[in-house]
Amino acid sequence: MPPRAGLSEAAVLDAAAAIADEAGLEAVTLAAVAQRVGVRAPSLYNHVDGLEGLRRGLAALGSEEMAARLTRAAVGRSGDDACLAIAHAYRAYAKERPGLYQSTLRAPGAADTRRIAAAQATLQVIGAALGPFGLHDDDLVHAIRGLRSVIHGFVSQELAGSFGMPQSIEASFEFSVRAYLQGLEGASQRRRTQTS
Amino acid sequence: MPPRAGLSEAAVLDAAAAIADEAGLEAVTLAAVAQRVGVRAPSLYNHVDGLEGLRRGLAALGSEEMAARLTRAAVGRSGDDACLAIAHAYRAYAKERPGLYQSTLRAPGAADTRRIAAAQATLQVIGAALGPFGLHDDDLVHAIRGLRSVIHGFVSQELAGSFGMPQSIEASFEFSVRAYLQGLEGASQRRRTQTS
DNA sequence: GCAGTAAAACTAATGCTATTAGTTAAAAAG
DNA sequence: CTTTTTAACTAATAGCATTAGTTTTACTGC
Repeated sequence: MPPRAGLSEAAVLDAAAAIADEAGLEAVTLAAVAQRVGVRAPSLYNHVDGLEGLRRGLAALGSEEMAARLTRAAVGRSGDDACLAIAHAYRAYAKERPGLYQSTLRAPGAADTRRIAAAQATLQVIGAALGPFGLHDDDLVHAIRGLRSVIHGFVSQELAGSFGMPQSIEASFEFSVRAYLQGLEGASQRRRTQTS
Repeated sequence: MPPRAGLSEAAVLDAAAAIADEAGLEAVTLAAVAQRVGVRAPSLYNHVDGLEGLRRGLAALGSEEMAARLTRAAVGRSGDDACLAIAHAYRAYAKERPGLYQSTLRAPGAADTRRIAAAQATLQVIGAALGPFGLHDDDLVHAIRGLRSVIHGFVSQELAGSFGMPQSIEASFEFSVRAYLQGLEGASQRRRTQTS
C-alpha cells in the first residue's frame, strides 16, 4: 500500500538536525523524526542504526559542518586575525544550529571515523592559525587546547543561558579571546628569550 | 505492609547524584533512583517533582557544592594565585563528580532560587579573585566570563574525551589558564595607560 | 495512652518510547 | 519478464514517567 518514501541516511539526519535546532536535542526521538519524514518509526532502521546511530550521525554532521566553517573563516588570514575569525565563525555556527552543535559535545566513539576526521581537520585549522605565534611542540598543543577551551566554554555558557549580567555578550567574547591570544604572545616571547 | 523508608529530598538527590557519577547522567531515571533507595518509582513524587524536579535539584546540589569548593580554594589568596587555585578546584570537582557536574550545565529556570544563589556566589568568588587586576566595571564582567569560559571549556572537553593527543592534559590546563591571566594583565595595563 | 490527621508508601493503569520479528510491496538487476 | 534486494509496513514487547486512588505508618493534640 505505501508508496516508497525515498529516504536516505542524509535525509533522516537532516530532519533530526532540524528538530534539534527547533525544539532542542532532547526532542530528537525516533518517533518525532519518523513523523517529520512521513514514515513509521521502525522504517528508520533501514537508514540509521537506532537512536544511538542517529545521534552518532548527528554529531558527525555537526562536526563536519563546523570544521568546514572554521576552515573557510581562516583562509587568507594568520595569527590574531585568523584566530579571531575562527572564534567568531565558531560562535556564529553554534548559534545558528544550537541543537546540532550540542549534539557534537558527547564523547566520540573510537570507530566514529567521520567525526574523528572532522575533529582532525578542526585541529589542523586552529594549529595553522596559531603558527605565527612561534610555539614549540608541546606548547602548540597546549595553546590549541586552550583556544578551543575559551571559545567552546564561552559559547557553551551562552547557549545554556549562564550570562545573566546586562553587559554585552558580544563584547565579552571579543575581550576573552583577545586576552587569551595576548597571553599566548607572552608565552611565546618567554620561550624565545629562555631558549636564546 | 511496607515499613516506611524514611526518605527525604536530600536522600533522593544523593542517590541520583551517585548514579550520575557512576553510570552517567542519562542513567538517572526515576526507576533507577527508586530501586537504589529501596522504593517504588511513584513514591519518589512525595519528595521530588517528577523527573524534571529531580534534575533541577541535582543541578542545584552540584552548583552549591561547586561554589563551596571554589570559595574554600580562594580564601587567603588573591590575583593569579587565587585564580589558579579556583581553576584547579573547579577541575578537581568536575572530575570527582562528573555526573553531578554535567547536570549543572543545562539552562537554569528563572524560579531556580537555589541554583541562582549558588551561581551568584561563584561569580562573587571569581570577581574577588580578579580584584588585583584593577579592571573596571564592564571589563571586570568580561574578565569573569572569560575566565569561567577557559576553565569550563577545558574541563568540559576533557570529560567529553576530546583530547586525543598524548601531551599532558594537566600541563595544558595550567598553560591555558596562565595564558589567559597574563592576557588580563595586559588588558588592565592598556586600560590604565589609556586612562591616564 | 488514644483518636484523628497528615504524610509516605503502595498497586493499578495509561501513554509514550525504542526495538525486534515477521510481512508485503516496490524498485532494481539479471 | 523474472528474480532478488530493498524499503516500507504491522504487530508485539519491554522500559520509562506519570496520574489516580488506596492503605498504612507515624506524628499531633488532647
